[in-house]
Amino acid sequence: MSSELDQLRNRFIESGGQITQSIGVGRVIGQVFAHIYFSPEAQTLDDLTRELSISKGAASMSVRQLEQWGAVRQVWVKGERKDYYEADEDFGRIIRRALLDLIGRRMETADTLLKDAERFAAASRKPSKDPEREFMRRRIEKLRIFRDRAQYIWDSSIIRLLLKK
Amino acid sequence: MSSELDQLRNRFIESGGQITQSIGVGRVIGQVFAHIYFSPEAQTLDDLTRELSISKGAASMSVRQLEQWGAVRQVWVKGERKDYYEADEDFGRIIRRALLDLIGRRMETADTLLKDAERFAAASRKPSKDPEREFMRRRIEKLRIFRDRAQYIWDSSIIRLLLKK
DNA sequence: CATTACGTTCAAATCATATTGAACGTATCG
DNA sequence: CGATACGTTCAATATGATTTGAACGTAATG
Repeated sequence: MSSELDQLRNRFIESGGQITQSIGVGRVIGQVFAHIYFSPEAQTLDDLTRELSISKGAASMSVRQLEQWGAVRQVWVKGERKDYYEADEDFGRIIRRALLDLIGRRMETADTLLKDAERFAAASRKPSKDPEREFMRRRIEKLRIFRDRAQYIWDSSIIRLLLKK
Repeated sequence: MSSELDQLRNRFIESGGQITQSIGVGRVIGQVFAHIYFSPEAQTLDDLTRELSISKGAASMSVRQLEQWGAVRQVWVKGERKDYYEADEDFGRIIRRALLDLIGRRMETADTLLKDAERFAAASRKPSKDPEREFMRRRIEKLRIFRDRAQYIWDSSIIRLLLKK
């Protein structure tokens, strides 16, 4: 067996685990994707538990999450009962979906808060007499400006560039 | 006391904590920044431990991290022994520095691995006879393409747009 | 229809990480 | 010069997230 090749694959698996770990979606997800991505044959949950030494539950859950992001897809293997998975190659689409999922919700929450804050700021109309209120109003304003720019960048570049092709 | 105002501030603090928590740099950092950002007066470590109910250690460490990112700066208050901190308003610069710090290192690591992989792939020159090697070579190639695009986006838009003014 | 082979779920155990706080070094004060 | 007021560090602990695995439902098999 080309042990050199296996070694490389293992480094990718380890690395994938570190990456997903560090962005807060758990190590196993990255390992599972790397394993499937670098496997010429579609993989079963059993393969995953064996090759990565993870539990059945972990395999099932991580594969489902990856499926949600379109990172892996289920494929038919005739005459087989098990589910087989293979990796999507289009990283752009994968990352985009994952980011949308991970960041989207957060942005929404932040927006709600900011809306409330602005309602509050508006109530204490333009140059308020209370200096603390006035200070707060200014800070909220700055926040809004930043938020809008972030939104603009998000909309214009990341998605479009990562998506195309 | 304008309890309505305090309430709003607290929501921002909570929200800030959630955000930094979710990007994996700890809840306290976000709370501390939000607190300082929404305080008209410069704040001491003592203020932080009191207002946020965190330990002296946590206050010290989070402030130092925030300083590193340029999110807060120390200011002189004459006749005072304590260190006073106030927030920078330029979110663009803050985020940029934080991202550079957080993502930069990771990209480096990934690069090392990819370089190794390509060295390996190059060894098994162009269309290899071993189908497994050939498969591996193709996958590494795809990875490289994605990585370069990510680099391009990173260099061209995010930093520039978030940074300016 | 009983048995086996799966995939899924979720409470419990495990593990990683953030947080605490006592101990320490240094600067200021009286 | 003590004594006090700080900020910092880091081992111990608490917290919270991940992972396990037994129990379960369902579909295929003989």
